[in-house]
Amino acid sequence: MPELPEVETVANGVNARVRGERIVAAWFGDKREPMKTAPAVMERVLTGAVIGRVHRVGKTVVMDLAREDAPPRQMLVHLGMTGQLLVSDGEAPRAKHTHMVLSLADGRELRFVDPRRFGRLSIFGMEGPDLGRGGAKAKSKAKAKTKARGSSRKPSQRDCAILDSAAEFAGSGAEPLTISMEAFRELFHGRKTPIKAALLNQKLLHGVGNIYADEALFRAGVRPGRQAAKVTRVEMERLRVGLVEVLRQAIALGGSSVSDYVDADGMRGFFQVEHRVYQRTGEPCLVCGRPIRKVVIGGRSSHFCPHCQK
DNA sequence: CATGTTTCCTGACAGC
DNA sequence: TGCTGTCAGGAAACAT
Repeated sequence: MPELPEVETVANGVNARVRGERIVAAWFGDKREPMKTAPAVMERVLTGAVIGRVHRVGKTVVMDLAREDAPPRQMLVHLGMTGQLLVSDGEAPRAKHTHMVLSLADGRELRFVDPRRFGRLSIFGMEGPDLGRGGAKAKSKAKAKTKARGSSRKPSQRDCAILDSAAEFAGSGAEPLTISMEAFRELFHGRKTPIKAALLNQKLLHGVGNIYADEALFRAGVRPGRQAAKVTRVEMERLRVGLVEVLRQAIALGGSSVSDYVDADGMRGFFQVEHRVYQRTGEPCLVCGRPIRKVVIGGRSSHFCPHCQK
């Protein structure tokens, strides 16, 4: 399942292969595509655009798009659970569950494949002359919904044809690879929720999912069920260091392939063989030899060593 | 606001 | 063999 290291690997792979290429056609699969932005808008924005930098923000792949006749925009790809973003030969057969195919000028294709359809595709950027009233229409719809609820909340991303605010896209979460120790501790200050649930909360921290939360907690010697507020300062330091370490090692090994994760070339990662607790229930702890246990926290299976983690 | 629960979706796998 | 049930989980939506 794609978390920060996997998304980083995919984004880097796509960047290296298709940056500078022009999109000559955009195809979308059945009408239940996993999209936030209307398919017609996606198609109009993508067709004719030149792909710029492709990078990662949190668990989202961000692709810069440039066009002569429109303001710069970005396509956002969230891989969800089983999403794959593949650079393929145009002649290669299409995998089942292919939801988007972008044909490139050189004959290759950028494909989005997602069996479970938890992934999301959307366009981020200002409205331009090329889009007419498409965005405005969706916005008034969102406004009506807001009115009906009698609140002044911002329309959700699902309501919008085009996301038009940087805050809406980036969210409030911090990047775990660059956050300071002080800011890291402050994220969890006073929170009664289990530390594992807090680590998974994207509004606090970007890009940490079930695998790396469990692995970081093991390296820090902290049980996943501990109340976040009760994790000591020293443990917090070990947690941040352990998290950065595990994320960096995973990026170096191309991510973890525990189900069907593959990179832009369809290659599996190798970090799964380095997992110390994740999906090792009943197997001996690599440090003390006692069996790894599994509990459910925040609706997610959480793996830990009852002896090494307090 | 903080936190907990449900929902979406398909493939893999266990058990009969 | 082929069916049924269970599980996996990111994050939006909903409930408390």
